[in-house]
Amino acid sequence: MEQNVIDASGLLAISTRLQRLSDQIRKDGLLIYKAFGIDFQPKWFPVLYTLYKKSTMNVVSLSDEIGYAHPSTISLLKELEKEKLIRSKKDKIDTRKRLVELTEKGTALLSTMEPVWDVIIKATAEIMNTENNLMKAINEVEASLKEKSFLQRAEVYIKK
Amino acid sequence: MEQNVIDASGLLAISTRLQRLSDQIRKDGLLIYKAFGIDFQPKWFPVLYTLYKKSTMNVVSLSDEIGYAHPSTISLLKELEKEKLIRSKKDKIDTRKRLVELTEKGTALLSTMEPVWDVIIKATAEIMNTENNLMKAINEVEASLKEKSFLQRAEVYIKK
DNA sequence: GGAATATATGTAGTTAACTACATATATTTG
DNA sequence: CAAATATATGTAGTTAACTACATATATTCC
Repeated sequence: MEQNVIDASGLLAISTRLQRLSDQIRKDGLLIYKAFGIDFQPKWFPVLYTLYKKSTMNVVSLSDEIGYAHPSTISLLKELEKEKLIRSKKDKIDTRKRLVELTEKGTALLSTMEPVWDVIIKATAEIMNTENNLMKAINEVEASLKEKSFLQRAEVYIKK
Repeated sequence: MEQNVIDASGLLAISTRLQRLSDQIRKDGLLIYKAFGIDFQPKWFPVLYTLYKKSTMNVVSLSDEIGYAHPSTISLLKELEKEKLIRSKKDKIDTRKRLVELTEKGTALLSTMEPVWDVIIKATAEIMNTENNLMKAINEVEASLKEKSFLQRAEVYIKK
């Protein structure tokens, strides 16, 4: 999209650019795991990594932790269960809860992945090491939106 | 997602954050148009704005201009045609081409939108006016990826 | 301690982008 | 100038997130 379109559309243009970059980044992630001969889908990462670190979690806490709506987590868990990378059991105290954990296969996979993370972290650092840091910029924008929403800011100008 | 997860997952975490921010931004856009009493979906913007500026375009050029794959553009055009905001005609020279333009209704809508853009631009500037500029950061990251892809960068570390 | 409320999980359907494929028309080239 | 290639449009199906709703179990509070 051209610069003048970005100026006029403002939000939407940025949103589109963010999405495109996000897609690009995700595809690259898949390629790196492939280069290491690891059969793994990047979208599985948040769930698997969280279970690797915290051993056992129920669906909602896991969703909160990775920042997805719970139905998204459920559908990831379904896939991962089919791949035999995780398993579930009932919480004996609160029987509404389904507790999820890595299987031995899951733990083994995460171990083979550890060295790849290092490569990813280094390559990411390289790319992010620009004048305006993307991660920091995202944090700052999120913070400024939290402080005062876009709509609230716009309303000030509308009233004028 | 927690900071340590971001560190380890690198790419994916950033991708997820970008997507979330993008969603947030899109929803806010809708609210602002609503506040002005304009019945309009933000996703229509790129197509309508481009046609407003360039008057007539065929499907592929339009897709390139707004940065979407052509089937996405076609489905937007279908909606806009149903809303009677655009119309199509055949290119008499190259009959493969479908030329798209705004209807009178479409042009009228865009005119009522012009003052809103100003508000959006101002509110956007306010939000983006942080230490690390998000737009610039995106540009820089895209540029550094273009120069050397993520995978190429990762390969250097793999070989070590 | 039972009724009202809150929480946890799950299902169904939506959305907005994508890729892969199919077809029609133009353009290039041997 | 016909065959091969390229371009333009369109359709079908996929993906990965979402919201809205349904149901079961816990918790709270008259």
